Amino acid sequence: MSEVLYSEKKIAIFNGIIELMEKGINPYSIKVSDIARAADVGKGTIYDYFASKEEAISLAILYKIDNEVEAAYSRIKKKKGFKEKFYEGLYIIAECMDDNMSTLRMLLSLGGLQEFYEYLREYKCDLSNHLLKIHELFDHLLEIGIEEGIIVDKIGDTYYRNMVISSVTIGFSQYFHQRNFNSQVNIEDAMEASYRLLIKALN
Amino acid sequence: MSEVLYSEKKIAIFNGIIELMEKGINPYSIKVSDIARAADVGKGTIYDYFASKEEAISLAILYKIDNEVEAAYSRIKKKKGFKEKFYEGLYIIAECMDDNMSTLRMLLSLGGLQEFYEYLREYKCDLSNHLLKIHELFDHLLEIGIEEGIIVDKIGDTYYRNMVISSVTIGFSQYFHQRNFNSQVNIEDAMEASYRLLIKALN
Amino acid sequence: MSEVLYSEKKIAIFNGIIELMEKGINPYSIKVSDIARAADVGKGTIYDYFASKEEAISLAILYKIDNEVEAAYSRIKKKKGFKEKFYEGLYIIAECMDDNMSTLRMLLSLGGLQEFYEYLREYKCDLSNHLLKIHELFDHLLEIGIEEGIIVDKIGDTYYRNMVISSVTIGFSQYFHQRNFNSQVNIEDAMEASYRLLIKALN
Amino acid sequence: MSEVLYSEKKIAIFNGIIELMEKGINPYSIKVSDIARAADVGKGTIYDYFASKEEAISLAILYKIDNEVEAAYSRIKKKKGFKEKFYEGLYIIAECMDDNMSTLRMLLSLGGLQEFYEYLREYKCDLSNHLLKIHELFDHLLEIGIEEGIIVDKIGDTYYRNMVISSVTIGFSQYFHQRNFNSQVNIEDAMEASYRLLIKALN
DNA sequence: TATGAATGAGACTTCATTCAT
DNA sequence: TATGAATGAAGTCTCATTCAT
Repeated sequence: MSEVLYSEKKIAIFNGIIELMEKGINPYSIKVSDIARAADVGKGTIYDYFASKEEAISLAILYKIDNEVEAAYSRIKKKKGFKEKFYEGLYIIAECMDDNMSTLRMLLSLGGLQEFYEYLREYKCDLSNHLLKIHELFDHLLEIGIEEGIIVDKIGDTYYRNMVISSVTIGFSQYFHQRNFNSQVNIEDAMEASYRLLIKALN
Repeated sequence: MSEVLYSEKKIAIFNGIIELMEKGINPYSIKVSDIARAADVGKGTIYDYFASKEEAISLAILYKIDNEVEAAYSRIKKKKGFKEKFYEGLYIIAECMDDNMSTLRMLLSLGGLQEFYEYLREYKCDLSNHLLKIHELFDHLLEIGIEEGIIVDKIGDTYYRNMVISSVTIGFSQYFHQRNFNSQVNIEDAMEASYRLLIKALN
Repeated sequence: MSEVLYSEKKIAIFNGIIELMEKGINPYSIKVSDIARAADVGKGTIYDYFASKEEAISLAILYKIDNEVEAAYSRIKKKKGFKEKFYEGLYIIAECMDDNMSTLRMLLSLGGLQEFYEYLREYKCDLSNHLLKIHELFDHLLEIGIEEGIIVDKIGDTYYRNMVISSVTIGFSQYFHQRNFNSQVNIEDAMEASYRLLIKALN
Repeated sequence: MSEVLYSEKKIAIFNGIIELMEKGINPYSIKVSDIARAADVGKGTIYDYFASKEEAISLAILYKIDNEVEAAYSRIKKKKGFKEKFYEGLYIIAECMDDNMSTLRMLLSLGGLQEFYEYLREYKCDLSNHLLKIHELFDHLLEIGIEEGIIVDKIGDTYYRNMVISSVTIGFSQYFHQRNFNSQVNIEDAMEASYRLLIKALN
């Protein structure tokens, strides 16, 4: 989808930026010269494709989110069964947490990307598309759960059901950030606990 | 607690920084001259009390979190009854969300302050104290719930119970960030939904 | 004359540069990419024909002056009669003033092209050829005036006579630059005044 | 006049810029680091006093013109007698021509400072004040000439009289720019010739 | 102790020039 | 021959930090 929207050079620059962020460099601390080195292009080239450093970084973040949401979507759709789909979601989150880039995490948890990188405020509509996609996934998951008789139909209202899924999901992602404090719990137990919460909540 | 640790001047500078952040200025975008103006001191004075801008901002963030956690702690302790305490917690979150500063939110949701402001990495120990305090609150809440017979004793393990409270809490805070998308739900309904989830999860 | 010296492509580039200058763009502010666009050639092509941007602009300026001096020369030669020739000169100046390019003006008034565009310093000899041509015109005008008995033969020395013509000419060109301040005078009156000065000076 | 308008630091920066221009550096070729070195201040200091390099240079040019016009005014006023005043004017021009900075020259000759340095366009009003001052000088000179009976009262209209003085003046300044071509004429002869033209024109 | 004028390192960005096509 | 994508040197400007007062 985005692959057709962006030229090869733009994508090379995006990948350079993403690489830097995955190395743990904060978007505010990224220098144009870092990007040029990471993307293996001249500094000037970046300005042939983007109006400013901020635009390049903002679009790189959106590009990454786009890809990740897209990938998450198809991975989850591919899985069969409510539990399998939910676990796949948690695995995706676990993988995202392990790279240093916090985009998907922040998107999932807070809708707070704009605060993370203020220049993203200009791209609000792009972000809402991602949220829509995520809510589509939520609906899909609920449908399967009902079909399989694992969760009760029409429990609570739409807000309740969406809130449950996003709460459980973020709650799980927290585990990763407090691994040092929760050292006695392993990832499988954490997943099981989250699944248990989900089932209780939707019955 | 912190009041005795910090001189009056340091606190004036902290307040200047906090004021800027509550105005919506990203910590990375704060200039020393902004701080000096907001705190009504000379630029040089800041360097009489802090080694660098980053130190000043990092300590200001910790100072604010410290105060907020402390205040949250005593507000919740003061309330009587499980439901009242939980609702007080949600009210506190609602208030925090409405100021522009995302520190408490990020602390609660992601343990991800370091990524929010990379210079905080040097102060990890300070952050764990805050997490301890929060877990103390969680324990306190659970205890009261059990006493009142609202929730079942020894449901799941410690990890499960803590995960439940933090998931529900963050799930609620999400509401605020997606208010535009959830426009049909008002805050009271959102609180009620979160309470319902909590009860289900702990029974 | 210059038409045979320069290839078609070079002339296209010259015309592009001249067009830019007539639009009011200062030679120091002209970019190679502007020239390429205006001349409708690739940027690289400019370097196939000129060693540097400065050379291209300098030669374009000289090319324009060359053409203008040449054109002025033949227009004035073509006219019959002292007064007619002088008025034709003033008309030419008026036309030059109305385009945004100040080359002829500066050539006439100050010999100060080098200061206008410092890179022209390397082309001093080219400029003196133009000055020679202009002095030829002055001599021609004086000759006709004497023949017609309008001005006195051998009044003052060569310096005086040339100085008179160039003073009167530049004095007229000033009118154009201070049109806002001299709004009560129209161009015909200004011409008449200049002619009156010329006659007095040479009798 | 300007001395009270500008802080010492601003004047130091102006003098640095003027020094550079008198060395023959074109305003378009002046670098901020050149100014800093010439004014013996840090690069940043320039931006404490001016919004941009262009502002600094533009105001420096106006400052210089202001001072020069003021100085010329008082030097000419101080002289007694029509011829002495006129010669003083020519001496001033001669001195101006000998420094490399062409501001006064361009002001006198073309009103064309804006074209010399395009950024001056924003300061047009300042320039008209200088032109007013110059016309005051012209009026003063004419008055004295009439009083002394050297020139005829009410010869021509205002335009004619002003045009005469400015034509003669610029005509003289040309001498300096074509000294190489007029090598046989010395400055005294050039002055005498210009005076002769002036007298003829105004009788 | 407190200040803010001054600094200059280092950031972003532009654009003349090159060179593979 | 002609091009324009790519480059990186060099420019402008910002801002954390210092230090004389």
